Amino acid sequence: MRDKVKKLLKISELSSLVGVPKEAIRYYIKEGLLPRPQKTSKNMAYYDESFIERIKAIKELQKKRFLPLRIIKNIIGEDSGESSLNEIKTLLELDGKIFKPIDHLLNFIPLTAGELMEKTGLPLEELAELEDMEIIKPFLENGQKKHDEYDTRIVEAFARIRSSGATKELFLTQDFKLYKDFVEALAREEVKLLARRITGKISQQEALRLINNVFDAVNNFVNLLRKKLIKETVADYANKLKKSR
DNA sequence: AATGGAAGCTCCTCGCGCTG
DNA sequence: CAGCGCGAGGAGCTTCCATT
Repeated sequence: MRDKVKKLLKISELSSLVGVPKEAIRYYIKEGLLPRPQKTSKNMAYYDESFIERIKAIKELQKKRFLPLRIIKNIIGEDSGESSLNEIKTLLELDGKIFKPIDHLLNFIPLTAGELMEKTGLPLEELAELEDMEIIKPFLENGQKKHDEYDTRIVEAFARIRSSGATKELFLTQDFKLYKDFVEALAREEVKLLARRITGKISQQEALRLINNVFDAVNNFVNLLRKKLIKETVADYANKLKKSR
């Protein structure tokens, strides 16, 4: 291996290396997709090798994923490290393929809120509250709001919570935002961790198999841990109460 | 069908600064 | 001092899409 000193490039060199016109590179900088180069004088700027990977990533996201620059900026702007670009690529490869065995109802027909109410017995008012909290998110289909299979299953599960005793008199719909907030943060961290751990180590197929195999096991792990911690927390409060008397 | 606006460049001009 | 390469910045072009 040669020394890892980053080679500095002039815009013309960078341009011919990646096959993107220099004006376009400048445009990406202006739009915030690329960082500002090192300037050595008023009319001279140098670009390190990390620009090559970033520009290639921009072009790939444009050509293969048809993403607008605004979105690409959000994706690659999040963390600007070089390794995170590879992790983003890993996640893009998994996009749309993850949890295929769970989404087995390929011909699921999206439902309106009215149809969801009919199917689950949950009143429209509560459906609207779930939508306000972004626990369910309808999409537009010929100007009509429709819910996909995940929304439908979530509403079914919520209806089960209600019918099993957690009634409106005891718990507000908004009380369940607790779960959405926690699970959202958890999912974000899980995805980041997954990308970091598997990038460059296992193939896409192996990753998909791993996720499917491990998911239920982790759910069970979390379920048990949660029960244990609830039990311990109650015991903890009880102990404190005894001591204070 | 016409109009407007946004996105994503591309072209052009200007002035700076390095080299010979 | 001339010639050249360079970056900055703005005008303009093309395509797509939404609105009227």
